[in-house]
Amino acid sequence: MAQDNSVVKPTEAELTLLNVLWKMGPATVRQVHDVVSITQKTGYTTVLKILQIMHEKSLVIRDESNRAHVYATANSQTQTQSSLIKDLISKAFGGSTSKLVMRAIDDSTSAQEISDIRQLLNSLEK
Amino acid sequence: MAQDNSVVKPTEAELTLLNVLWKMGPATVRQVHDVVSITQKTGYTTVLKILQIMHEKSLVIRDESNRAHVYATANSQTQTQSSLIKDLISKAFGGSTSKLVMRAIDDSTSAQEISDIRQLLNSLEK
DNA sequence: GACAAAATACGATTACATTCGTATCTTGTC
DNA sequence: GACAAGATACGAATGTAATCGTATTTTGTC
Repeated sequence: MAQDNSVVKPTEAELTLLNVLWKMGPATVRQVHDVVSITQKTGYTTVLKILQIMHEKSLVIRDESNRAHVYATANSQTQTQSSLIKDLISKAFGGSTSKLVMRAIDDSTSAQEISDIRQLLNSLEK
Repeated sequence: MAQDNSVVKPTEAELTLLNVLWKMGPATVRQVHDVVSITQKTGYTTVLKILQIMHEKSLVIRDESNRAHVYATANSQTQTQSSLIKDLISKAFGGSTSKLVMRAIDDSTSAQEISDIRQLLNSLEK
């Protein structure tokens, strides 16, 4: 049966907000905006609108029991990351995971990162 | 000095055409369209227009010496793949290459792919 | 219960991606 | 040199993403 492939691919702005929600956990529009504002000049109503759209798309769920609605991610960060990477592998790497890994690692990749990747490979069953 | 970071990120439709050009080498609009038509119902003038836009963006170069212009990719597939993956690593993986590799490999990854990745790691200097 | 603060809802605008119809141009052939 | 085939150029329509101003709603406080 495999995993549910119906995970919608978030847009760039949506991904920015999802990252905040994954990090903070459930949060109000104001809380999300406060965090986003640190690095971007995005207006409050823009964040609100995007969260509303994400709600329509079921990218987030929201708790409306309080005046300030509380938003939470609908899918895990892991699911979403998998979905995004599978998309990229199919569209830019001809479906080859090894080619993607090959490109992902370069001179700027730290020794620590490479060590982590080696450990990951060692831990695989196959 | 590192590599030129000004490589423009192609859109989805653009990437489709780039894939054709990387595979075929320099080609006319008709040749590109013939290939694209096999898998998609895209019109000839649509392919033409996208190639023209890509030319404006310097994603492709073109030879206008013949009536049918000949288009070729401006950047290598390797450069573009690197650019796309760096973008994804920064936007969806908090800048961690190892996390991306972790997500890229899953149950559906073939033994051959994993073997290829192991070899790649072994060949690294660090 | 009126007011102010702070929230959501709504709608319009802007930007960009994608598509394709139609106009125009180029060139080989007769 | 006229014509037809086949090419490019152009512009409009459509769809989606992103942004934000303004209207409306909610609620605590006096």
